[in-house]
Amino acid sequence: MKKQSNIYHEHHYKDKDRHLVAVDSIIFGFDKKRLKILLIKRNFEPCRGEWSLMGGFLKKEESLDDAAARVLYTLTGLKNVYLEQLYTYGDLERDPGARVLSTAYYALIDIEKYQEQLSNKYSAKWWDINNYPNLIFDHNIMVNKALRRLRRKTRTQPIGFELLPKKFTIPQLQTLYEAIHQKKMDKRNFRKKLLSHDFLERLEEKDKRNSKKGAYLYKFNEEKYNDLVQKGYGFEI
Amino acid sequence: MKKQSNIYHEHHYKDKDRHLVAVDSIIFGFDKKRLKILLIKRNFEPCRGEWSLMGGFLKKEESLDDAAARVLYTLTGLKNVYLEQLYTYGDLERDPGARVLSTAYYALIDIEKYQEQLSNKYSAKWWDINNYPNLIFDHNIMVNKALRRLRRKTRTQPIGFELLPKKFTIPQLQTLYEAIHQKKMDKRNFRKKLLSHDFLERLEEKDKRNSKKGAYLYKFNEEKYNDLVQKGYGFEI
DNA sequence: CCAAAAGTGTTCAGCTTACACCCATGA
DNA sequence: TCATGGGTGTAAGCTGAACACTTTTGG
Repeated sequence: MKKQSNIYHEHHYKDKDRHLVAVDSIIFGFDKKRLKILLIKRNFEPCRGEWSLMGGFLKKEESLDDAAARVLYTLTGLKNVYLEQLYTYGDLERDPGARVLSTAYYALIDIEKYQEQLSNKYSAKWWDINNYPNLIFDHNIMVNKALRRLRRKTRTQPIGFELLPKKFTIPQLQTLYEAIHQKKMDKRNFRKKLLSHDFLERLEEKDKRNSKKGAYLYKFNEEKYNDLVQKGYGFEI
Repeated sequence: MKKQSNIYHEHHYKDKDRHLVAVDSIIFGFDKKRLKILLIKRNFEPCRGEWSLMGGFLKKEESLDDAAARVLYTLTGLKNVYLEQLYTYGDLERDPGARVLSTAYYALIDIEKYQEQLSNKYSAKWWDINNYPNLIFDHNIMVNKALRRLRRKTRTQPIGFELLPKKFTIPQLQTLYEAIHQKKMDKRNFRKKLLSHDFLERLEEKDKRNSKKGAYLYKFNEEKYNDLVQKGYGFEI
């Protein structure tokens, strides 16, 4: 009986098909004005020379999350980016080179903050979200899904922490929301709503890069925010 | 140069690690009263005899979606169930038997409708959502994520089409929502809100199984619903 | 002193919520 | 006839949206 169960065991793991698994990352960036995505020119066949998301293959000894981080670092030098899993694409024909599954990740980063990391020794390039080239395989579909997800998420959860510089002004934050949702918002209502939830903290510093008057800098109060989340909290912008 | 690109090609596909990939499905069921999940007793090592989600391995020649459907059919006899992808679990240690990725799917079905398909020749069993046994691996985590997703989805999208009998009464629908969200709702407000969106159509028939008076049966008007979705529409319950 | 962005309150409409009684019917 | 679940309207509070002027200061 013991013996038989071992046979069973082997049957259920050893004889199964094994698959190539890729990770592909949609990196959204914000440069204080517009929403962009980071793309790279593919340098191997098939589709060499075409534009693509940051992608690579999952290794034996790493988790999916780790693989996404490693691939991003290898291709762009970007480190410590908070990546969130989006979806796994598993159609047979999605990659013409072989049967490859792909788990897509996405992130939203502050372009300026990562500017130096993303030096020009890498061939990754920022493209405007409204004007980027056709991508290989199903990568266009991935980008669209990521955009929808980003929009949904930022309607009910504050972007910050991972996604913005530590200090930011309300007008900057509003520009970011406007870039993501592609529509103008009323600055009085925007400010009111954000400040009504208690997780923004005004500093005494001002940022005078965009105006003579200067705008107050704020930072997220992560503690207060986590408290609220605990209580099953959600806000709408 | 051509030759080199072929080497590159082989390098990028042939030499990569290959992985076991499983699909696991969280099947929510509704029996006119309470929300349940369908579980199965695992009959191979490791963890033989413990309770588990419906799971199996992805094969070479099938898509992830197809695999989820096949596995569900094999283990339960259930066919034509609309499965939605939830998340892919990729930690190294999640399955103690081997390094296995798992893409989780979930569905919500009408238990009575599938009652005959799920004959007792299968060892799957329905459990109350508030009282089910501990599951193997990370399956508890999967169920929790699926529940959260189901709740979010049903707050802004009508459950129907795939998820309910073709004909249903408003009180039945309300009971389903109450089971999913685990709270009582006001029947006047519930009815009002649902009917205000135009996608429910009242039939002349009544369902008298639950009361002497009988409740009108309704059906979804899929056309009208799709029109609304097209226009970037979302509702709240 | 003036151009340019930051900052500030109020009003109105629409939506959400709370709430109680009559109806139809089978037993 | 009565017990049971089905069906209906209204008022109050709250939330989201629209809207215009004053403040600050570098050039």
